[in-house]
Amino acid sequence: MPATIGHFASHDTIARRGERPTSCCLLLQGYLCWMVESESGQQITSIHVPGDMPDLQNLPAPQLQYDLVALGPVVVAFVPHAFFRELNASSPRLSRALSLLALADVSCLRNWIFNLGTRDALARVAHLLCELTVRLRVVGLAKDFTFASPFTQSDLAAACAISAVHANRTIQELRRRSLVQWHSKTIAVADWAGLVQLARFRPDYLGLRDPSMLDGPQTGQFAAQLSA
Amino acid sequence: MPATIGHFASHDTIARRGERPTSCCLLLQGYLCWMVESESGQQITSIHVPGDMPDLQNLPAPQLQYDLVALGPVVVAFVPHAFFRELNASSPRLSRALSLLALADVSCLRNWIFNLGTRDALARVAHLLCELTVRLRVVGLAKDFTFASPFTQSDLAAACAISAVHANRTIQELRRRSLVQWHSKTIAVADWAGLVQLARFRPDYLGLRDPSMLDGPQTGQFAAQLSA
DNA sequence: CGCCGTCCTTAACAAAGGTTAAGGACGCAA
DNA sequence: TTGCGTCCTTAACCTTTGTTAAGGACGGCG
Repeated sequence: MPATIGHFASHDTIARRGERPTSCCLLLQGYLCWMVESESGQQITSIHVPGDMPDLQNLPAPQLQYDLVALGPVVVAFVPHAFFRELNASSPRLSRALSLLALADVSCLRNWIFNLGTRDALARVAHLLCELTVRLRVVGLAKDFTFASPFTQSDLAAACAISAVHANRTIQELRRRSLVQWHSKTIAVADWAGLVQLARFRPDYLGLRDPSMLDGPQTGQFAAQLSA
Repeated sequence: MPATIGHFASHDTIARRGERPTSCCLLLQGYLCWMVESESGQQITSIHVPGDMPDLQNLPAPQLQYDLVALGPVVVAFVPHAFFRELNASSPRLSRALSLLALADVSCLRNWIFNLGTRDALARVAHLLCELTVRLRVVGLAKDFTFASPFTQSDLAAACAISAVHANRTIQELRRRSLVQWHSKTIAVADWAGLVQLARFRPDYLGLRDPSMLDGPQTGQFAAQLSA
């Protein structure tokens, strides 16, 4: 796969609204988000983890509609559009797989709308953490329910549509309830079952095939004991 | 195009979460929406107008993730999946056109998130009305900035993530400011420029090619006078 | 080593919107 | 015609969240 590697710092813009890029972006390390901005404010509409290709669907687009922004330091591989066009033409199987990826993204977006629309700030943040945890576990980056979090509290606020001050209050409350620890750019989910319950997290929408990522650490140990 | 016609009443569910439909749904008359529901509440994540195919992207999906619901009485045409599969295989041009449609839907979803996340209730409702107006004008269903609105105030609330009571307050305020009239299942935008300004409506995200739908009625009359 | 900028934290206050409740309009069906 | 159900409307009250402001921690850079 032909690719060019790129490094970016936190809050760098990898691709900007109005641009007409000639390659897609495969996220290797760190987090990316789609950011929508105007006078009314700024809003993160999705967060991407290593392994994702956030702008794959934009391949046929005349131009980008929104900004692709780094959350924390990031390493990406740029893959020329031509590569995917040929892939699409040559293999119906892969073409279908890419459609399924796109569909999963849409499902996430609708769920994100649901999250903003129906939950209060505490459950909203909890839900975002649940989603991040599961998606990171799928790619092996949160094996013990602990993962890197270069996000600022303002980033969290922009994702959950709350003010930065209230984001702080909310995190404090999650800490107070012993649900998560969040220190020195690391998040540790201390009580997975509790977090899931608070967020009413139902991971169907992620379209996972292997549901073992949803088990808590206790369950895992229990299973280990069973098989021993 | 092989199709079966179906009629539905308001709040009927055309396709349900978990189902595995074998045809796509072309909306002929009325409005459809994608509804996300759980114990935390219910949330409309997009609204579709005649000419749309809301579940086109779900073609490769193993099963539906959300509910497709009628807002007001509705007429749809069900087109077998096989038809689109052949279309995709036979014509790269049409295949690309369908990708672009899907991309426009994603853009709308991100904008919907932005709407919920950054605007207060009044601007949020105003923005939804702006989007509806433009999309209906594109298909010739709001020529004089007037269009059918079988929506209940609870529907509006579910779309804008506000309570039904506050939806009522908000509509009253739009009326008081002489921006819209909303009587007997008909909405008339009385002050298009004012509504656009209140909502900070920037229609780029809809990906329109013909921007004339964005002109207000006054501009239209002015242009008519010029050419006369 | 010290400065500066970014980020986190806290408090007091203000505003937006949710909840509950109750009455009224309207249309449909018996 | 009457009755019932859905929808709209309004009011009072309360909760959540936003805003502003100020201080403190921390890290990078000169």
